[in-house]
Amino acid sequence: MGDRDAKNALFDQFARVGKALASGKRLELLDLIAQGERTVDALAKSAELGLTTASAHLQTLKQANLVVTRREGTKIFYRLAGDDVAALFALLRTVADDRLPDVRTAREAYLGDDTDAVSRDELLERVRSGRATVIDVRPAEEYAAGHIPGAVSVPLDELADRLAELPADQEVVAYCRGAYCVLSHDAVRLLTAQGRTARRLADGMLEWRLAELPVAV
Amino acid sequence: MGDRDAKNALFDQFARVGKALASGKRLELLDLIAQGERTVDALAKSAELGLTTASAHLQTLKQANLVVTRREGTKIFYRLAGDDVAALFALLRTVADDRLPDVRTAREAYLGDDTDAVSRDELLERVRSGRATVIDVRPAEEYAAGHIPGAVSVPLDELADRLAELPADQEVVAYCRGAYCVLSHDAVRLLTAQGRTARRLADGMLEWRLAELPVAV
DNA sequence: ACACTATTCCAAGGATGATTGGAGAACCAT
DNA sequence: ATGGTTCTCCAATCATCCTTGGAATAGTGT
Repeated sequence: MGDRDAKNALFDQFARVGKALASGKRLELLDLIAQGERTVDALAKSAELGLTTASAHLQTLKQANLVVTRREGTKIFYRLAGDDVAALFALLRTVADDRLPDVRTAREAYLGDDTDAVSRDELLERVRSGRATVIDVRPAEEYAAGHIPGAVSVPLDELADRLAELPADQEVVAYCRGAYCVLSHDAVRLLTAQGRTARRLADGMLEWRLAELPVAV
Repeated sequence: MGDRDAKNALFDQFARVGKALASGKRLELLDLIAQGERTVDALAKSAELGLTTASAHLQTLKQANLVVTRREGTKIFYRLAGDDVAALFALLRTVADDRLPDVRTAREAYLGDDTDAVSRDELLERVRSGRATVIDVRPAEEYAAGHIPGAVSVPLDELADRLAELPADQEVVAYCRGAYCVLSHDAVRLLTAQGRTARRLADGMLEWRLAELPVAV
């Protein structure tokens, strides 16, 4: 066996990435950042964290080089360092979901009943044939940072007030951030309660990007 | 935004997997376990850890369901819970290597000069055309748990004494555990010092399995 | 220069994790 | 049963991380 100190040093370096992924708060921040660049303040509010707490977590993500920053005036925008980081994040969640029974129960508690979902291929096919209206129920800024071509931005907040914009005789497909985002679940429940035919995309923008499907801006 | 407690609970569950990957020691244990099932004692010795320390780390890996155990008499064997875990582990290392400059320096310090390596495709092609002898320089037990078809087991320990077995007029390709395993580097250095023509596979058994290439047992 | 905004840095408390030795549990052999 | 082997559990110490408020920094606007 080679040099023990050098080996420890190498594996400790790998562990830096693991450590960055070892906090639920940081994973939630990554989930938000994966949707597009955001300021510290916006991230803190979205994740319901104190500003300094959010900043500290963002620093650890930054020190692991999973995110990079850009300054614009007094604001600092955080974004993912690359698609490989998004892939790692997505795989972590998939492995956790497949391996840990507690993830499944926590997921069901958070997202609610798992209404039957549409796959990415089905969504593409429905859009092409004009059989469905696709709505992006994320906040408008995330839609602006990139969305599924042909999708209309209807943030969940505004959905109840904007029902009239959606054709009543056509199926609505809602999507949001990713496989564990609650927005599309809430949207489908709201639409169904209003008598509309609505389903959700099985995952969301994160997985859409990773599948290298076209993204509109 | 939905139920904050439920959302925190979900992301904390994801973080359980991150926490399991947040220690260099545990990553080293995973690296070993990925080669095939091993007992606690064997893992502790290979990773140069105290028995109780190794056991404690293995417990955290087990509680994250990244590894599973099997009892055989007084011995307990640990193995990976699935290929997805190996894929996550490999991706973590790739991301770390691509993103963290310190990983590159630590890697070079541990592995030594990066001799030019052979890709998996090149190796397959050389074996088919009989232009190379492939040697597996991992410990014999790891070879026994699965190896590249056609490879000969020559553990690094025995390599110096078994030079005569290797054809002097043919190129030797050495491989070991994975992209960050030192054994094949040492083997190539030893063989080159003996005047042989030797190269190493760019990665190793971990990546070979993940590429779903044939594995012999 | 001065006030103002956005963010990071610093320090301190509490919480969580790592390591170790020794006791305990599961199993096998005699 | 007894003793031996292998591993886990427990308890204690030490180190590291999380969180928070307040101070410091970088930039903008007047």
